[in-house]
Amino acid sequence: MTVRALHHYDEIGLLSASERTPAGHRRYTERDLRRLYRVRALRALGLSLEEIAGVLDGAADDPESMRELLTAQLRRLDEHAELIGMLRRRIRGLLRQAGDSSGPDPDRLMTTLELMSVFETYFTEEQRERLAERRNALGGEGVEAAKHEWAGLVEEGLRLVESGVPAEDERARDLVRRWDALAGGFHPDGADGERTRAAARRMWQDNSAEIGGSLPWPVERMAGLVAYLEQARQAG
Amino acid sequence: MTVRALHHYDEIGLLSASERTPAGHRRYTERDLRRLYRVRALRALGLSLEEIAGVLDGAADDPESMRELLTAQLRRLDEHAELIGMLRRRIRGLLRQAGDSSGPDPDRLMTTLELMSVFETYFTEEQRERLAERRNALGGEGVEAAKHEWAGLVEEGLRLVESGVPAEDERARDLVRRWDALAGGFHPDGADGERTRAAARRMWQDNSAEIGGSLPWPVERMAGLVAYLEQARQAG
DNA sequence: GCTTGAACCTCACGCCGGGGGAGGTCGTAG
DNA sequence: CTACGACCTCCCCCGGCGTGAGGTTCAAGC
Repeated sequence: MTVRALHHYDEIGLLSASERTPAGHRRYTERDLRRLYRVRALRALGLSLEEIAGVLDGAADDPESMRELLTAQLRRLDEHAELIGMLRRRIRGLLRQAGDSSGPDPDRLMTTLELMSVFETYFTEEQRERLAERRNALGGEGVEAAKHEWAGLVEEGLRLVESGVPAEDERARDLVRRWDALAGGFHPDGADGERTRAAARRMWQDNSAEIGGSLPWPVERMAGLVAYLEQARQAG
Repeated sequence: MTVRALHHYDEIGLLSASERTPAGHRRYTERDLRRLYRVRALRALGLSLEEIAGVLDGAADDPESMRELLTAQLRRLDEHAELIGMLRRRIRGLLRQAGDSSGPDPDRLMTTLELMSVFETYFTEEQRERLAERRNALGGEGVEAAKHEWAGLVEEGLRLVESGVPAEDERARDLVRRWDALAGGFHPDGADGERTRAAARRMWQDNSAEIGGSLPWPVERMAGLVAYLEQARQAG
């Protein structure tokens, strides 16, 4: 213990020496010392000084409130552990990606970070949970396959746009149907799914440059494609 | 994000709007926004604003420092998780004890807390580790058996003291030998063990009232017994 | 008795990551 | 023209102490 901590406990009224020497030095009695031991032990378990004061003052002979406090603390620790586990998984994922690439894009880690933030800005927590569920259901290879398929759709769409096929054409509308079906693998069905898809579109529109930068196609071509798909969707 | 947080980032120089309207309102450009996304993502991973500033300013195109920072953070999270695990085990142990007792001593939880603190005051960390090892080696029943045996020794000692047998008597010295042999099951051998035993004695002498309060025998009788044992130890 | 160094006292500011409010200005919709 | 919201600056607040500044007091050694 440092002296300063004892002074602090004194200031907030948690533990004050019940005697003073004539010169004003704090004299801690044996009772004070026992209280100090309790304070220290409870602090070491992660409780706040306020909670400690509460349980030591309010219910000296009530072990029930003590049990409640400890179970509450256990719950908090569980939540904390879960949060830490999540952060560890995320960081490990980022490090794996950083280790993998080593390719032509040294800025990819940063871009991923930006996307993480954007993602959390545009989707609510429950939407993110559903997306994660879907992703888990598809499995690692499923997600990879979907990415591959999507790349094919993008290529196809870019060819349609650049060869001047109008958005009302059946080929464009068919592409939109396949596009949305593919997206359906990630977005849930029904009204919730519609909201998720709307969020995805908002995210794309507000951040197309951002997202486009992380894609293997030039941003402006992608932007054109998205506008084209939107037209085709209206038409069909 | 709250406005106040943006102001804070501005104050500490982490992120400031690169433009202002004539009226003085902050205008965040797209570059600012990208920086903000990075800041938010890194903060969400648990990094401090200072670390974030360091990695964003110092090494914009150096993914190596980024990897280092993330691995360091991973280590910190691991340590944190370990600490949390320890606290959870301790609290669960306390709750188990509190659930068990329900007996005549409602203050036992508090006493245990005091002893935790005393224990950590009087033993160094390595000593505590060795004690825990020994305890594990003995196993749950071993510890219970030792407690039982110790209770027998205490009873025996109290009888010796109160029937006036001198400390130099062979029966007292024999008791001391068995006492120390029993303690040897918890304390390591050799010089380290001697230090641990010395720490245990110091702890006892400074806190006999404290420890005695948690024992099923009156404190003053125990204190007398300990003095008696010390005499016998000197004698034999 | 005197000195000296350690330990104590009070008072007050600092840290981190912002929260919240007071008191005032700006922007825009009806 | 008038609301009403959004923004501005300035300043104090939280927890759990750390770290001084500047001044007593205590215990040991001469």
